[in-house]
Amino acid sequence: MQDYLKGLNERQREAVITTEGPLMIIAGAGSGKTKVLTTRIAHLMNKGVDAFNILALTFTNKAAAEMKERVEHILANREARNLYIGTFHSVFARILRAEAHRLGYPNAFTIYDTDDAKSVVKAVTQELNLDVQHYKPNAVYNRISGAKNALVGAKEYTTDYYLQQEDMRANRPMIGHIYDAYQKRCFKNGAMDFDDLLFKMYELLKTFPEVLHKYQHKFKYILIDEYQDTNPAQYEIIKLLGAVSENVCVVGDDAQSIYSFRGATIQNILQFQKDYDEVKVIKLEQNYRSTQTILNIANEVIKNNKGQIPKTLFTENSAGEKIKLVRTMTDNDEGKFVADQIQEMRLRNHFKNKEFAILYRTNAQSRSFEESLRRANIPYTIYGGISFYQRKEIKDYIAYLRIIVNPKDEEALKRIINYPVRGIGKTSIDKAILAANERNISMWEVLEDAGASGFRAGTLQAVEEFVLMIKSFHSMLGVKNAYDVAFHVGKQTAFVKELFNDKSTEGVQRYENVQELLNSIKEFTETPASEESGEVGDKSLGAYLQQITLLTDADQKDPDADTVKLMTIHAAKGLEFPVVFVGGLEEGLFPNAMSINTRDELEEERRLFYVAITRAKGRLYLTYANTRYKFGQLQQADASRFIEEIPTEYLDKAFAGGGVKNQGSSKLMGSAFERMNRGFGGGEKSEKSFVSTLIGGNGKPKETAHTPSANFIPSDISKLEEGMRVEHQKFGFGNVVKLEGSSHNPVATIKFEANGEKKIMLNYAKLMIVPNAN
DNA sequence: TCATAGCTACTTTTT
DNA sequence: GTAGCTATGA
Repeated sequence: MQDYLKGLNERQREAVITTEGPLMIIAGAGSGKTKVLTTRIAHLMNKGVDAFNILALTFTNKAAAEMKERVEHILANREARNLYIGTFHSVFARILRAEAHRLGYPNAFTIYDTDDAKSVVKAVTQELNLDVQHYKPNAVYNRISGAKNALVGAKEYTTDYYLQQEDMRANRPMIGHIYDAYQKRCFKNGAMDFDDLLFKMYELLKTFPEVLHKYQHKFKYILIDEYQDTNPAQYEIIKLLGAVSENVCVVGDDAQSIYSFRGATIQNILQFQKDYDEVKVIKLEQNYRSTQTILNIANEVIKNNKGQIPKTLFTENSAGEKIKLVRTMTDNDEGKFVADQIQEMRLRNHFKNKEFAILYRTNAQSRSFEESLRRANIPYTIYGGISFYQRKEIKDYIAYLRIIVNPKDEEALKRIINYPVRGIGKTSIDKAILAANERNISMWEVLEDAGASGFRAGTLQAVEEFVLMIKSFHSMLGVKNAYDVAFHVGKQTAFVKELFNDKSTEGVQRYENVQELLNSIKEFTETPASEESGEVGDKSLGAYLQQITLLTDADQKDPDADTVKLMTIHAAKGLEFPVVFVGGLEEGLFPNAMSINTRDELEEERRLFYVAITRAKGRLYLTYANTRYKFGQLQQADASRFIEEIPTEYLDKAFAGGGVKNQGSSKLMGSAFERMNRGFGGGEKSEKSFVSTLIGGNGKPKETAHTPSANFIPSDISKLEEGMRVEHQKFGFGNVVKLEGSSHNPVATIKFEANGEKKIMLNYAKLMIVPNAN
């Protein structure tokens, strides 16, 4: 037996050596899915399959990179670099880059990110004389995206009876027309959005049999990761590609399907078995990741969902610790608790920073955790913020590069035509767009022929200079490499100089980012071709631009850095951590208020909770807060219904503090509390109440607002003493009860008249000492 | 044509 | 709390 097969259990081994024919692997959380996939690839190659004939598709670049690395490790040679491993989007983008001309797109087509796409939606909506307030670009874009993921084109959309009925009922009958106009505009701009990468790939294979034939014979072995998250478009493409060899291996877990909002459907798992005559199904049910306790509650929770593929996850790991359930007063307390716990575990148990993960439902929740960690001096990394390439200065720079590569790219053009200011204002831009639409040419072509469009003399000159500049850049493309072109652009356009001259902290940062961008382009140009991209060594600027649009925040961060990781549960899929905190387990937040309208939605939220739980190897904390800031206002929240689905025998409520006493002391009390608070919502009831005293003076849905005195000036906090009377901008007047903390990070406990006792970090809060006190 | 101040609506998850 | 838009004056 080959060495690499030795570390596998029987089922895993079977999954690896069943190389021929359709195979479906149902892989429970932590059952060694990645190990199976990578070993399988290694096994194929060991059997003599050429790396060039293997296609492996994942959902994230991170997963693809990890897979490639592990295959390389098993094989201990450089052959793995020739594998076609990547995300659906990146692999299809690469194929489309070679074939796009067949569909009438430039091969150097631009990939529009969500921002670009929404901007186009907005533009065409306005051009159709529709109200953008009513046809919200966001909503319309989502609808279009949904259609494309289901392989519904614009024409089909506008002629489909049911879709039209649906839009009529929603009082948005023109969405189909916007879709059509949007699609045409993107085509005119030589651009594809994320969904087009799938949709157009499908169209390509359907329309050109010779292309289909080519790729069917190229990809003799196909592997799909996270199969439960594929949408119909992805499904159909795989079906086409795999139709000849039928060597399609899909790996998925229906219990971890969390992307239905993006068009994914579990149906694909069921359908897979119908599409091929003999599908072998292998279930991986032994979990190697988590403790018995964690696995038990995961199983208990998921039981509440109907219609699972029957399977029982088990583990031989020890029972481990109970799950810690923690209730805090506010979201800030929640953050502080987590930071404190991390601090303690680092000291007491010598955990490293990177062994902790803080997971949450929405990105907005990162703030309170971030603040607490920063104050506690614990290094952390937040995933899912805006990516490097989304920063304004980077987008601006990239817009220049985009317009050079693809002059038809109207979004890029609009972005930089007057940045830096060169006297081509909104009026002139609108005029150019109008002319472009009338003559059915691109905006760039209008500018090239500016003399014919009746610009004012001054504007005309500015436009001509601009066109000349871009053309001079463009002429470099064939001669110089991507880095040289980019560097030249930076030198010739005034905006980099402008950034350089801005000596504010942000300005310096922005300039550094631009340097970083240039470094990244340089690195791209200098990395040997086959090293990261499989085969064709396309080192052009166009290839670079297409690649970076598909990069996410996570791809630019080092997972091994010794930092606490903060991310959404979605982003955490596929990862594991020794200690996991799941925050914000509150009704309305998790399950999210947007997703409790149907049974299906709620079940997806529950699967999300399941994913969160199963990220933990050893310790799991579930936390929630009584009150939380939303829209900058304090809001009341009940505990998540998911907490009730965990049998109490697995829970350790010792950390739940005052809040839980209240919850646990009496069922009646709890429900009265709930009833009363519901009544509280809208009205301005009396400030003191039975409830608010019960839970510590903070049971009100809103903080008592305080308008700072007209002469409010923050005082020198070093003069603060216990007993002093102070004013806080938000909390109002109060008395200092206690001073504590180190001298460089003093903390005061202040009893506010209207808002009760609060701990205030003096380095951050602004307090005014009220002079006439004591 | 352009910079700024003030207003509004938004937050679910992502390639 | 903030990005992104509108109104305003220079």
